[in-house]
Amino acid sequence: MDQLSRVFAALADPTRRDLVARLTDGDATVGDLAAPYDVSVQAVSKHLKVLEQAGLVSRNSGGHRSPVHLEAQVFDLATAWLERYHRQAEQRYRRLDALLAAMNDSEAADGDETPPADNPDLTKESA
Amino acid sequence: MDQLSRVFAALADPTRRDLVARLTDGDATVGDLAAPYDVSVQAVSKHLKVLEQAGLVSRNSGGHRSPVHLEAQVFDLATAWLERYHRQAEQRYRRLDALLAAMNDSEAADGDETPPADNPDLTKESA
DNA sequence: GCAGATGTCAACCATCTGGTTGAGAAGTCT
DNA sequence: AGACTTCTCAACCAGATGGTTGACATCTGC
Repeated sequence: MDQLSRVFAALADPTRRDLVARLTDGDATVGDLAAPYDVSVQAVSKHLKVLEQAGLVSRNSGGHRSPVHLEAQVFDLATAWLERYHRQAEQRYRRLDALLAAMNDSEAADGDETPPADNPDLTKESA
Repeated sequence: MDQLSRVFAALADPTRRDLVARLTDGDATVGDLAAPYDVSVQAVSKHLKVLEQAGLVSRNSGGHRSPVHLEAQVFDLATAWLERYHRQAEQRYRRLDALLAAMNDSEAADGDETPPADNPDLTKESA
């Protein structure tokens, strides 16, 4: 699996999102992290492994009682993807608005004479 | 499952991310969307259902051959979450840097006299 | 050095997921 | 109307996921 998929998958679980949220307050041990939830420590350990494989979290040595650390840069991977396509979608809306405005203008000017050229497929204009 | 989880889960699959990416070019029918992949149309239909339940996509009537439409606003849900904790993590780093700088300063000024107060736990300062 | 605390690994289980095929509902075209 | 196309639903299957318990390794503190 690619990292972007792992990041999104890791954040798709409420418990894991909560772990991440709490880690923005500072590093913490597995025990500290596990305390608030009513699942076993092993389950939390598994969640942390998922976060680790997504690169969202790291442990200094993997050793006993070593604090879990948030790697906040990895957020950028997900944010970048979202931003890119959000922007792309918005640009398309703007182009569509412009096209519609232009059609209205020419319609108002021409009265009813020329049917608007060749009726481009609005759902798929690729300009 | 809450919507945020559904959104992240929906975006955790490469095929579904590709569908979303292609939908930023404009609405499309299920058939058009399914064409490029070498899986069955049914599989793509399932993917679209996942995207729909996450609110990322909509169909005008659910009816036959009706185009699939991207709901780009829903991106904001995910972006907002990422932004929030990214910012929170960064603020913590800044506070930590400031604290370390202050400790360095006072150390340089005092020489070696006063041991820096009561050694606050750097991994969890809650100021 | 030993007892206890902390954390991971392994096996097991139920459920979810992403794919398949087959059937059928609902449009579209002539 | 009748044939064809498009799409979804249902059943099924293999593999992933999130949880459990039990065993074990490895630190910590007296």
